[in-house]
Amino acid sequence: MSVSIRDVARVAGVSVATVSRALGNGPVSDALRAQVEAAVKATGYHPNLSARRLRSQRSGTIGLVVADIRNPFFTAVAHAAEDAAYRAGLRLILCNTEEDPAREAIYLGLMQEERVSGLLFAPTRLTQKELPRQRFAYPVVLIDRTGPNSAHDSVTLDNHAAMGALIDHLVEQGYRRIGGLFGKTSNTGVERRNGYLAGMLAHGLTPDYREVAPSAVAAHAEATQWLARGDRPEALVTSNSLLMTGAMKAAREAGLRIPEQLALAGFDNESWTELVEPGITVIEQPVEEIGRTAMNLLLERLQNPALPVRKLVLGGRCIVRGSTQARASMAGVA
Amino acid sequence: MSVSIRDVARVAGVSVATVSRALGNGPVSDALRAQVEAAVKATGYHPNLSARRLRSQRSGTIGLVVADIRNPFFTAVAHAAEDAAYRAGLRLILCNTEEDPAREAIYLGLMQEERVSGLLFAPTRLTQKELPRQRFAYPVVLIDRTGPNSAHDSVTLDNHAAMGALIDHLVEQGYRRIGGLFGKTSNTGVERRNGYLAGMLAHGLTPDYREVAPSAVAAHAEATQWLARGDRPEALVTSNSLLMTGAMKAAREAGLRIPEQLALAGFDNESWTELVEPGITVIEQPVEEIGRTAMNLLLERLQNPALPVRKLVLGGRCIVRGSTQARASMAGVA
DNA sequence: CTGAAAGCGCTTACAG
DNA sequence: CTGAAAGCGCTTACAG
Repeated sequence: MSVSIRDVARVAGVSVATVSRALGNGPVSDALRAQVEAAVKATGYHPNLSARRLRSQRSGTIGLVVADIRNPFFTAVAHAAEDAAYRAGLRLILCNTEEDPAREAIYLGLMQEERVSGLLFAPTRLTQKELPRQRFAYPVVLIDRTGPNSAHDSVTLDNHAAMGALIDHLVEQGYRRIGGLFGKTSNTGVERRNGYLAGMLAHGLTPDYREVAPSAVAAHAEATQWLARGDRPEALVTSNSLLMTGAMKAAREAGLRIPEQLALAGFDNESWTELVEPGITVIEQPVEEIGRTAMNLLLERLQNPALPVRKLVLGGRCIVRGSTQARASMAGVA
Repeated sequence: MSVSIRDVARVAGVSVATVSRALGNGPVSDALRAQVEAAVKATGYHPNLSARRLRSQRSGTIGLVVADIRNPFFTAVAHAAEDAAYRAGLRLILCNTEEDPAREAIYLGLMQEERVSGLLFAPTRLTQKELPRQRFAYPVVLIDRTGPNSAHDSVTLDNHAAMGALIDHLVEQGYRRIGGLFGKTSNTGVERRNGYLAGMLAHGLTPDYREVAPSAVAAHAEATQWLARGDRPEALVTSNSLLMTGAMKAAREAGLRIPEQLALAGFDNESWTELVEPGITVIEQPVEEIGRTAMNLLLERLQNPALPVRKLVLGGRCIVRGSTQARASMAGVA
């Protein structure tokens, strides 16, 4: 069927062991190495990775299990992580859990079956709570989502502070009735909600929030209903860009002028948040750095398993745009 | 180290062969099957996929090699393909070529080393031209990008017709000076450009187009320069959503009112194209169907290698929004 | 530096 | 239905 290392050895007139060494930078004389390389070219040989992995007991593979690759945050993180893996000579296996704990369990098992060297994981809230009771055959670095009692390395945003900054900004702009729309399947959503609650409390304001599935569709449905009420908020913060898409669509359909009738602020500096009018005020996450750093933490852990648990918390950057500046511009005019 | 099938056999008091059969739906008595299942649970056994693949000579894996996972089109296609693979009990390996032929060659080799059962591939123009001269150890289904002399199954959009529809629409709205911004690394960009040229010719109009790398950054740079010229177009079509993002940003920065001073139309019905004001007129691609259908073509090909080459061409749907309706609304008012 | 041989963890004819 | 044995394609001590 497929050409194997034996075929190469025969063509090169050397032993299988020598071919293996020549391919793996082992100690081989220049003469034999040249013969092997010629034979590889002549036969079109490609090593069988399954055999190599089985024999060497090294998969050279990292798993990346995220909630939803269609969320641009995860797309960007995955891209950065793959780049880092590629540079380190490792392969990356990407899996989508769709925020479903059952699928998470399946994929975690699959990672074990693939004998991955390590795992980057953005768990749902349910699974994350179970993490301390789970045993993993490989080191795990949590991305975007962790918890206080987690014993795993992690790279997350300072969600509490970031949401606090958004609330402070809105209050400074004169908004008081600030509503929140949060994803309910991740601890990130919870942390951002807590930051919202703390911020509202600090300013002596009454919280008013909803928790939904982290999708544009769910946010759209919830916001449509909410914005139709007499007591609708004058400003709305969301915990990710998918929710913002849904909320903004609902606002448009309700005929609400932004920011005069409804201010909007959220997370992730997607291109479109700058293109809509007014632009959306967002917390920009260092997405590339999150992916790259997570991979680095994992590689270091693989090098040295005795390392203490490291939880890296990165700061977001608040980008103020027109969607939160109704009052300020009015104040400026007055 | 890790628990193997031998450990399970020992615990269950049966042979290794029986464990293997019990796990693989082979003929095993109910009694022994129960013993095996108990032993699997007791030991926490997970089969080693490398060993299984090596021995069975079946990888149970499909490769998906795309240009850029950050392009929402590919994100959506990948999502649909993974879903279809998952349903068929297959794994999906996802790779990003970054539109780089060198990386494509590397990943094609990697697919061979992984002994994938088949490949879904969106090649660059360069690589696509070489396809007829290449030998593959696995069946290949081209996604989004193919060519007239391709001997591979494919699922693509009717790019020529879709772009034609866009031009017809613009002309109907009264636009004459219609510029085009096309990605130059893919045959899809070429086909859309050809559709543009044919459309302009059919209406007796003079084409004016630029070809750029398929990224928002490249489009932004090109459009910024273009739109500053005295002979800038009154309407601009782009060949994908990344280019649209860059073009629209440039238009905004140039202070051009859309659609009065510049009409815009392009591809891919991303959420944000509806949220900007005015909304962007786009060709919606059946992204889910493209991914799902490509996987189905591949599965059928695996079942029956003798099947004739099948090139599936899907139609796009033109969604008209405000970005192309300056003249019409004026006409309507007049 | 080089080769013969063992063995990674499975599956699958082959007997019974 | 069940087990003993061969072997998938590699890598890696072990000798020399």
